[in-house]
Amino acid sequence: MDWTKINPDIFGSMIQAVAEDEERGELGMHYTSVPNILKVLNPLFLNDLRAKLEEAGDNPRTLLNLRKRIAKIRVFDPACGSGNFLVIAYKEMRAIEAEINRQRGEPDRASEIPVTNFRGIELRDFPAEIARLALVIAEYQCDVLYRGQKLALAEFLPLRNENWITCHNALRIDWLSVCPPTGTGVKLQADDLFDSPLDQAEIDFQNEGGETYICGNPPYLGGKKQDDVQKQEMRDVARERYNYKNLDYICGFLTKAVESIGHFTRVAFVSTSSVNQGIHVPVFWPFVLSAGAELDFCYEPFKWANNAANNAGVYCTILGLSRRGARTKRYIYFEAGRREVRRINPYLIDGEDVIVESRALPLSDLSKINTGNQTADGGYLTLSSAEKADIESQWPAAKNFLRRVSGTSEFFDGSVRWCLWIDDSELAEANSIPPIRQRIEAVKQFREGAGDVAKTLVNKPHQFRYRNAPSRFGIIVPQVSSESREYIPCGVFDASLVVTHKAHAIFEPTLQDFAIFNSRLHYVWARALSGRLGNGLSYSSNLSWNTFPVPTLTEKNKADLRRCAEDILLAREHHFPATIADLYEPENMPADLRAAHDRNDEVLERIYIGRRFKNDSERLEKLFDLYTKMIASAAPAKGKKRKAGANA
DNA sequence: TATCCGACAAGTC
DNA sequence: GACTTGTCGGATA
Repeated sequence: MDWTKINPDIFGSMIQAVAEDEERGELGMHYTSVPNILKVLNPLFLNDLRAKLEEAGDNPRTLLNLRKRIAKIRVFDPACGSGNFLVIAYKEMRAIEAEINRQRGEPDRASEIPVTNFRGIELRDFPAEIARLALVIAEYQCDVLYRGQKLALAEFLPLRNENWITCHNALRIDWLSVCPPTGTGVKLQADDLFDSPLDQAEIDFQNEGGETYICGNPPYLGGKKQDDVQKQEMRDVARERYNYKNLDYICGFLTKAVESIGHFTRVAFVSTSSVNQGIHVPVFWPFVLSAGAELDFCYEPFKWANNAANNAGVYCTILGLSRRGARTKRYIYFEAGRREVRRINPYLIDGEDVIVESRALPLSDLSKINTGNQTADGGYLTLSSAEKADIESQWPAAKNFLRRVSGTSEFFDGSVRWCLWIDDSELAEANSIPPIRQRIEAVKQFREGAGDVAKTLVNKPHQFRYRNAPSRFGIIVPQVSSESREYIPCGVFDASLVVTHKAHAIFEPTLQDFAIFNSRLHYVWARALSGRLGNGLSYSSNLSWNTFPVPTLTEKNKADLRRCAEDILLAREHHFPATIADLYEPENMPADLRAAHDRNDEVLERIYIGRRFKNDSERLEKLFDLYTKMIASAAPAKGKKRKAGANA
């Protein structure tokens, strides 16, 4: 195709077509909306340029220097798709340059910003070509806008030999070969951070002395969803510096950016919020910190949205990274603005770089917590109340094999479900009841046709994958809970209830476990450390409970906490038959229940610092502080080599 | 043996 | 359509 014969104005619709094509949602095919692109580019460098423009006033010398600076800025998107980030960056920079030229009385002046300074890597060849053309068109459009149609058309030249958009796998290529260092990049802290020795001949003198900004929205894919090829890429990028096996695919991109952080002025990606939650933090972030990078801005998680019909169901953040100490100001952005913070730790919290390791057993003097019982049953071992009644009406003996089950939703809304619970010794008797026998047979068939794990359970089709139960009573802990609640409530259950694996259970609990779990302190800790489900928190035994730091409790402390626990239980009881969901609705929490929680918080917080905490930030700060102290004297977390706060 | 996750999925209000 | 809670079992340690 001869691109020189094409009217530049049709490219807009072509680019749109590619964007729509990207909505099929395949790996790396998610079109980023302009507002989200600006969430990256504005804090990354555009705000700074605009501030400098403002400061320059009408001083021609200062304006000239700013124009020269802008002409040397290189923007690099390693997952550029059809070039949306690059085009927006180019257009915004042209707007600033045009204002400079206007102030200097040179409105017709040709732009000094080379489109070749907007570099990208894209896996698929068609979008890569579109990205290149989109930049050429953007150049034309800006010329029309700032210099007029006549000059723009006279100089329009879409046919270019330079290949500044690279069609390649970004995880398989040395980024510095696509976007060579400018010569002023700060030396890396360790030579082995490089993929390959630098070829001085590759240094691009057009950009000599300029800044390089990395940006984009790399693809996300959970560690368990990657195929063999992607796993291999992750392994090769990680190079044994961290365990890549459970990490999101975007960590590959973050690694490539971070290991060359000394050559990049600043990096900012749209990322899945998972990267700063749950297991990702202790596994991945020690590497980031040890590579000499730090977070210098971020966004609080927001729900992904663009104009597409089928929006991806993911919560995102923006991560801004630079060489440690390179910047003096750090900001956490949110929908309505931003706040300046001292520093941003890997949990995206204003605080020290404390990294909390997963633990198999509680760090503090707390009871052991278990994941609820997993079914792997194809649904045949669980029954509704109607199904239960139906069976029992014909076979009364069936009730010996039916137990009530609870996951999170049953706990919160009081709904009732049942399951078959059959000991091996009772199997013959259970099988004598036809509907039960049919269900057991159905489980067997399901497991035979399912994956490897389920296949190992084929010979026990009358049972769940796991069967844990308390001897007398236990505490049930919801696995997911909305962040809008002020607490994560947990409940007490007796031994006849089966807890499903959508909840956790403390099987031999104490009442102080109950008091501590239901505290604001524990909520704040769990919210900071747990993984997320959407924007609610996803409670994890090893990350949320086993890591929770509690000071040594005196006998009096324990007695006080037990009384608080009883008060909470009594207050809940008092509102029977209100459900837990009703009682913990933040707007409608009953006064006596709130008072019981307040007393509980008061007693517990006095144990920590002798008074109530002022706010959640203070709570979290104290908890991280105590955690650090306790971990220093405790046995290392099982199977973990890295220490907390592994930055040098 | 036990945990943790999902550019999610399926409800409910 | 915003929000809450459950998926479902494999990979991993």
